[in-house]
Amino acid sequence: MPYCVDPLYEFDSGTDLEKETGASRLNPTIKDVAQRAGVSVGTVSRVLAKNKTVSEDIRLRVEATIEAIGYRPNILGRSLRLNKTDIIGLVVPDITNPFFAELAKHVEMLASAEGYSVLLANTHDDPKAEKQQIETLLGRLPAGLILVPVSNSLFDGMVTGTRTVTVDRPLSGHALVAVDNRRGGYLAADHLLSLGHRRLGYISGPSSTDVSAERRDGFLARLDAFRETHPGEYVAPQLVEGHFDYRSGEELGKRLLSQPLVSRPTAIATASDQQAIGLLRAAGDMGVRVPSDLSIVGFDDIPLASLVLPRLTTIRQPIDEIARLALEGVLGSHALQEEYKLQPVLIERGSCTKPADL
Amino acid sequence: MPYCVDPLYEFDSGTDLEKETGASRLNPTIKDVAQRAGVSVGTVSRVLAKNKTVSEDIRLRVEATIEAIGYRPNILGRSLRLNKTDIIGLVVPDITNPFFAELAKHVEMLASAEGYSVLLANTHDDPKAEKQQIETLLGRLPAGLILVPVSNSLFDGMVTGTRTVTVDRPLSGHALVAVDNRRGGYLAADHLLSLGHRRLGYISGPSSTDVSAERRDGFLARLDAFRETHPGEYVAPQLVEGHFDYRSGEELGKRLLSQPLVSRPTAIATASDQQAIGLLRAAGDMGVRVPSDLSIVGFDDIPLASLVLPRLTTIRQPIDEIARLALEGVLGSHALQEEYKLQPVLIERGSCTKPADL
DNA sequence: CTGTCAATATGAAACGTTTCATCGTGAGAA
DNA sequence: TTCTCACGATGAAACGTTTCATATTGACAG
Repeated sequence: MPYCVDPLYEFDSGTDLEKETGASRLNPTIKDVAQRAGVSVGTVSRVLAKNKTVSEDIRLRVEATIEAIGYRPNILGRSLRLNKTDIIGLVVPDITNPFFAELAKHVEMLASAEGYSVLLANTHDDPKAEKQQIETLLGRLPAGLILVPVSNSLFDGMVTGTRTVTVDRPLSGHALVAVDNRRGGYLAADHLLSLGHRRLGYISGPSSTDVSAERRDGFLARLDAFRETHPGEYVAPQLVEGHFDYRSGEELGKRLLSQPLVSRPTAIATASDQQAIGLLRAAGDMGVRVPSDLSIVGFDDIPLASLVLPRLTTIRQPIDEIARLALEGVLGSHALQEEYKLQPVLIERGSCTKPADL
Repeated sequence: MPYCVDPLYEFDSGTDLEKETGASRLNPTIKDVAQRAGVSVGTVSRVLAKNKTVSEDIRLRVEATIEAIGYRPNILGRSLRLNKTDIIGLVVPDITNPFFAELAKHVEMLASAEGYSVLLANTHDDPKAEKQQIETLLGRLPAGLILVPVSNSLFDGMVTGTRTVTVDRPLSGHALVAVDNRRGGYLAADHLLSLGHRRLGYISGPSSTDVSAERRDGFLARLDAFRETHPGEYVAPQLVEGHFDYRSGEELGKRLLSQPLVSRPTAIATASDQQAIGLLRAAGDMGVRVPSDLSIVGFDDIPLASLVLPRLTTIRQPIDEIARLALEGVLGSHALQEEYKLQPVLIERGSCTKPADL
């Protein structure tokens, strides 16, 4: 490929006092600036760094020169010298998952506002791929790493100097930013119980993840509490387990709904909005109307949650906050806390109502 | 921050023939390898580069040493020397849009298989932000740039040496990988007409984008053709215009559906699945049943399309192919074609049927 | 034995920064 | 006048590579 020339960088001709730099066809370097401004390279670097120890007139002259020849510092040179980059690694299981897409969007927004760029890596929920991805990412000396781990044990290569914070799922030895999942599950159960539902179903995520376990336990904890206060009224919840995706929600929903009416849950909570949307579809296929025949509460509050029919009542994760804290943790200078727990909140929309027989 | 040490890099102690390198606590460099293997730095570089001009025994010795001390080439040094990185810039309007998320996933998969990493930038459909993003991206000397442009004029800073290919939307002066949008629109109209629909609606994307115009024109072209072959039978289509997102679909859908039954379309095609899903929700809200009262065909075939209720008949974009071609264009050595047009295909699912009165 | 040539390995330069020890300079103190 | 200091600017080293012009072989032909 022929070398492509930046047309911005054209000297106005050699009329200046300073001697002309020879390299007129490549990107101007700090040397060109120095030469043209008649100062040393170090001085230019110092004005770039806004270092105080440079006199006013020289500063102005250098700045003018920079402007004139359109100099832009070469990031690679700087990074090599400083032995770190201004790149933030973001490792997610699946960028296609609306929750992670949202996370990526917020992280990217905040990062680019601070002058950082985001390197995206997908792990496809595969620990092997995750290891590989993290290793090559770390090889790029990122300023920080934001990680949604799939495996919950860290490996050798991960003992590293780059600040890492973990999002959504914990990884021993690293800071975690996540919603209080237990409370989220609790909230869902509470809402359903207070509407009068007694036969409850719960679609959980994979039991291998702590997130799933916590949400489910929170859900069950509320039921236990209810059992204390309402002896005799309680019916055991029906628990099923699957992945966080649409398809799981649909399949498990079918299973839950294909029972005789008398034992079929009147309300189901799920561990993700995607599951809830899958469940919605299962209900539709089976002629079960939502919310009149079945109440549903999701988890996450992805954008789609308010667009499905009916709109989904769900437990919102404050994803912007999560992104902010994660980035702050990774870039901030203060020591990392071990855990940043955020409070989920119940968003009431149209997928829940009182049970039919009340 | 205290300097963090990689525990992998611990010499087994100084029993070797070669003199011990002093720098035992930092990441090993090519110099350490050279010293320990008793060869020159250049030689190590050559074995790394799989250069033929290195003898078998030396090659083995160097490789053993690399293995032994856990040497990993420093990407920054290499990049600085070569004046380019192995990073691919991916600039999308909105990573939250399932179509772009899917694109990102595929690009990332393919890129990382080739040893490249993906730098993600969001433009939020804002030309100003796009310019900014592209500029900083370009400053990182990416191996290539995959761009879904929002503004359709290129700016000064974009005249660049890095290979750029444009996806989905054209940008003058750059290669474009996209589906044949015109044909997509054509296919949608064709399907609806052949089912017997005569009162058709079309929800298009913003008319400022070529993509929207092409899809719409394709749709209209099929209608024109129909008019030729079926004189007298034809009723003018109802066109409305909005954004590609859910909300637009919902709003415009409401508008289209709130007409008296006699003039209300019996079928509506949209320019995106998101619009179609929004439309689905509008129909639900207004008691219009799909597909019995209204047939809908979307565009894109995002994963969600097969999960909504009813499942969405849509025009599929072969997104994996798009990603492959884009990446190939950016990384490949051969000259770029000006345009790679892919064929969309109609995916029949449950959102279309014959009109009620037939 | 000498000259040539191919095959390998070497050393140094270069990529564009930042930083640090050093050097000039002029002002104020002795 | 000379010494000391603070201030500002300089020059060179260093970051970790790759590459290219040399240097060192050994073999083989003349």
